[in-house]
Amino acid sequence: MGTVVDMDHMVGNDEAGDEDFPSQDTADPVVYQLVRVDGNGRLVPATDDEVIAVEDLLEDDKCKITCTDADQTLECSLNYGSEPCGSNTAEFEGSDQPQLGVLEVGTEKQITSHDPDMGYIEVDVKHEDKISKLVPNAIDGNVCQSGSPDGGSKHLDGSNKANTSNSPVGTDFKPDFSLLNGEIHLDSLSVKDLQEVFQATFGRKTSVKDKQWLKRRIIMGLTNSCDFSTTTLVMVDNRVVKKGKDETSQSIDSTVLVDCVVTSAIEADESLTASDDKQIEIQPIGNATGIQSSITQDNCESNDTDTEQRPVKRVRKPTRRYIEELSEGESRESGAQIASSVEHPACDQPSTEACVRPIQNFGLDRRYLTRKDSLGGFGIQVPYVSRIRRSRPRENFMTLMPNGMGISTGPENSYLASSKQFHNDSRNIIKKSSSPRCSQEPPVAYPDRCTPETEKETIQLEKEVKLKNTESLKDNSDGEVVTVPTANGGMRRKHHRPWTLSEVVKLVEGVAKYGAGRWSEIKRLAFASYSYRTSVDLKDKWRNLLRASMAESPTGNGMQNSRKQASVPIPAHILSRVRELSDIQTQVPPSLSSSKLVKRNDSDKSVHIVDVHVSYFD
DNA sequence: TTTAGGG
DNA sequence: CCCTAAA
Repeated sequence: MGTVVDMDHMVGNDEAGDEDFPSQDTADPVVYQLVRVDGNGRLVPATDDEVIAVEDLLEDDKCKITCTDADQTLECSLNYGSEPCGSNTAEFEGSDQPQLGVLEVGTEKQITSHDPDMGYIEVDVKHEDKISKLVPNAIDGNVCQSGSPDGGSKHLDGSNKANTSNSPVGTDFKPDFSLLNGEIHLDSLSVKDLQEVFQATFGRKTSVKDKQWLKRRIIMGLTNSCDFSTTTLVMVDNRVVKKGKDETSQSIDSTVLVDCVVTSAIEADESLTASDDKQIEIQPIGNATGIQSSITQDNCESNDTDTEQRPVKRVRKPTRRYIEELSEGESRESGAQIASSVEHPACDQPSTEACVRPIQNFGLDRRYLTRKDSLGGFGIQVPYVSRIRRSRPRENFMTLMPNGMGISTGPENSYLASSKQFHNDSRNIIKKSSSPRCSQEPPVAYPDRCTPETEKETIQLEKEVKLKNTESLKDNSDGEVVTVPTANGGMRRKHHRPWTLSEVVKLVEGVAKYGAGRWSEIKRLAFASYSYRTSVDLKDKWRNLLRASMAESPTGNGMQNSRKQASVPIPAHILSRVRELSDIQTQVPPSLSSSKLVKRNDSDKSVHIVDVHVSYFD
């Protein structure tokens, strides 16, 4: 469904030969706009002079414009420069932009120039978009050539004329175009009427009798009159050139404008594939779906700077990144943004400048939110769905869960939870008492695998915990992450969770049972319920314990050595245990020997340890 | 992936 | 506690 406009500025040789296409376009509602390629290869609206010249060419029949088929392939061949095509061609000679093309407007187009020289331009047009949308006043209605003629003779009415006709002359004319439903029906006009309209539109008379031609010219003229052309065409390179337009716009009273277009929600889905350098996208100003076409405009001022945001360019679907950013900044931006979109003071300028109309209702499709901010005030639809957090997911989301429900593996958890109150473990208590902020998930479950011994221990541990709690370990026991004063360059202590005595005991036990170095095993078997302790943590802790024990025991009373006390004082007997274990391990690293003997030793040790604990706690 | 070690 | 080699 695209309309392809081939612009062959055939140089000398008439490539336009292709255009055997049956000339049709009879009732073609499509409006064409004359454009040209400027020195930079950009597509810009043709100047009035150019338009006139082309018109002359058309009159002279030197230029063929044909629309073929339903796809409305339009080819316009023009000879410029070297090969004079008409008397008027001369005007173009020497100009840096001899190449002219005819674009179908009123529909979404994507223009791709295959030839770097811009010899060939493809325009994809959506039929849904009719000129009407592009035409001033069209906001309310459509301009249709094919529309059922309503009234008899039609003449431009004042309003239309004001907007569209740039002709100082002919003002008297006032052909009155009856607006039926806002549509201008040219079809019903007689040749004479059309000529009048032509004059009103272009400010000059024409002798052409061909209705189709007249209609086309008129529509083109109307279209050109609008700033639309200027803003509508966008070059891929992100730059929009309006300059050529100036003349036109000056003469024209462009109260209307259409520039930046926001794609309808539906259209937003379309992916833009324009990759070609030469591609130009024309934004549909409205869509057939009936979404209110909002016309925005951009050029008000910064033509040069906004490259990407060029309104002209079809608004592209916001990238995820973009969306995310918006989401983040949303709170702060939301308020002011709207204003910003409309902010261009210049917008009000009658001539040349188009008025921006913030797009307001998009909501047809719930999938999108309209944001008026960002992107230079263009309304942009953002899929509201995707609010994706960009940053790393919170590491311990379990923290958020009440009572660490999250961590535990189901069955175990319930088991323990119900039967015993390990929850009362220090972690929990700490969490409750000390910090409002949630602590990481407290271990909930106890490993099933716990041997009777371990259970026994656990019970003891509970006691420990209670003791500790009463004692006041909690001060430093923060749930987890200490807030981060990043601004200062402050260091954030990510998360520090003091080792509780019970944990230490478990660790010691684990080491005794499984051997030092088998941290993962210990972790898995003995610390299953302590999800926040990793094997590395165990290792580190063990290392610390080892150091502590070494420092302490040799003298028999190392405590006084002013070494910084662990947050939780470790009972001497535990340290001694640690020492023992360390000795054993140094002697027979479990990891090195797979002998049963070693293991037996370990088990023996564990038992021993258990006994110790029992004695201690009991 | 786990372990060992340094920071 | 984190990070990272090394295995």
